[in-house]
Amino acid sequence: NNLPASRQTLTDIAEHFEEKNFTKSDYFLIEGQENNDYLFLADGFMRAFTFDTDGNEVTTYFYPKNRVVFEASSFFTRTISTENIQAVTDCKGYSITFEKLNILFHSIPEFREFGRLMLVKEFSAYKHRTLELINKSAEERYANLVNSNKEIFQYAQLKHIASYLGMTDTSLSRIRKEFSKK
Amino acid sequence: NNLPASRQTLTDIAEHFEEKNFTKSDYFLIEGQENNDYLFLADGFMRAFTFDTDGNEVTTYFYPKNRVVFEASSFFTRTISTENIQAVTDCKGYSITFEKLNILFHSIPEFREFGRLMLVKEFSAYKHRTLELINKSAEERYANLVNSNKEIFQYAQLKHIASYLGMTDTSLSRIRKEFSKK
DNA sequence: TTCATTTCTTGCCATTTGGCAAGTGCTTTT
DNA sequence: AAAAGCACTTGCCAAATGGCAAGAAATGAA
Repeated sequence: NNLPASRQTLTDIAEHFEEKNFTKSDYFLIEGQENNDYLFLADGFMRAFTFDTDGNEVTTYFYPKNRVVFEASSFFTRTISTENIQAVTDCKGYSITFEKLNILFHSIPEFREFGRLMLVKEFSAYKHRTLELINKSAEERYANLVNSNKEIFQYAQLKHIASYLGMTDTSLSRIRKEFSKK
Repeated sequence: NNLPASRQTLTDIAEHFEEKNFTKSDYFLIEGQENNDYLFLADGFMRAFTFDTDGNEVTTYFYPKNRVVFEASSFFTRTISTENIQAVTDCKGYSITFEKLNILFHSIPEFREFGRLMLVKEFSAYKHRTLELINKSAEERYANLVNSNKEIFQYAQLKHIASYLGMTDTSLSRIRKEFSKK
């Protein structure tokens, strides 16, 4: 608990969230729709994906538990989403609507800061991933993900991990074979 | 002028900015330092770059005029930057410090919204670029950049554009040759 | 359990992209 | 103007990754 807020403030915030449950393969967000909910994922695992111009599915993000799940662009600019977010396992979370969240943002500066930090942190992680795509080999990207994010391999399908890593499932399979030898 | 703010508010905001000038190849931000200024680039062209773990320079962003220049992660979380931001041409801009900007954010909700939108928009652009790296060929990425961002080719060096596009300068050169034939 | 479906692996070969080094041309310095 | 430096191009070949299709393994349904 290193939030810069009092227990009372946290309670005030928590009151506005409502419990939401998802069963495996339910959608939290479907492309073409507006992302109206901001979800704290208490338990389970989700992934975001989109389709490229050739119709191929690309996984863009994985959400482990205790993280916030939403598509920043659609949520904050009130536009339709180009991404889908789907439950990979059964999930439990607590969600709040855009309107309510905005009221909280306006009235509780610490929470506003918290929201901004979430966004910046996610952005930063994205930058890091982009950099890896540019100058790390497929094998290095795999190694880094294994070392930094083991839980992904626990829940996600390999083909989804492959597109997240920017390689084909065939290549991922071969790379894993190499690694298992060592 | 589609800002959701009155002329008076805009004047209030503008008062807190101070003019800054950069001559070609000056640095706005150097890695290892904290990004303390938020800069509105009125004229000129800048680029952001970083070094990968093998010591290769990678251009991560281009800033045309009339855009905001800063490294979100370092600026908002008050940590040292891993990126450099350098003037590609002579530049003129208006900057404000983190402290002052925060005061404005706290006191002017519309400006706060504006700041959030800038961040979200940049994030969104980054996502798009990452997606291209994953499933577009080097040639398609080049074509898209030429069509959407001609001004980059007007100011930036080809080797910087190459690393931004996630390819070597050799490949970019070959791709450009192909294109010139058509 | 058995059958059907989906996921993952593997072999073979094609394509894309990179590495290096030499060469060309432009720009800056002296 | 000559020399030096930098940016860019190009030829040759190597390495990385992909495409496809068949098979193996795992999962889910009946």
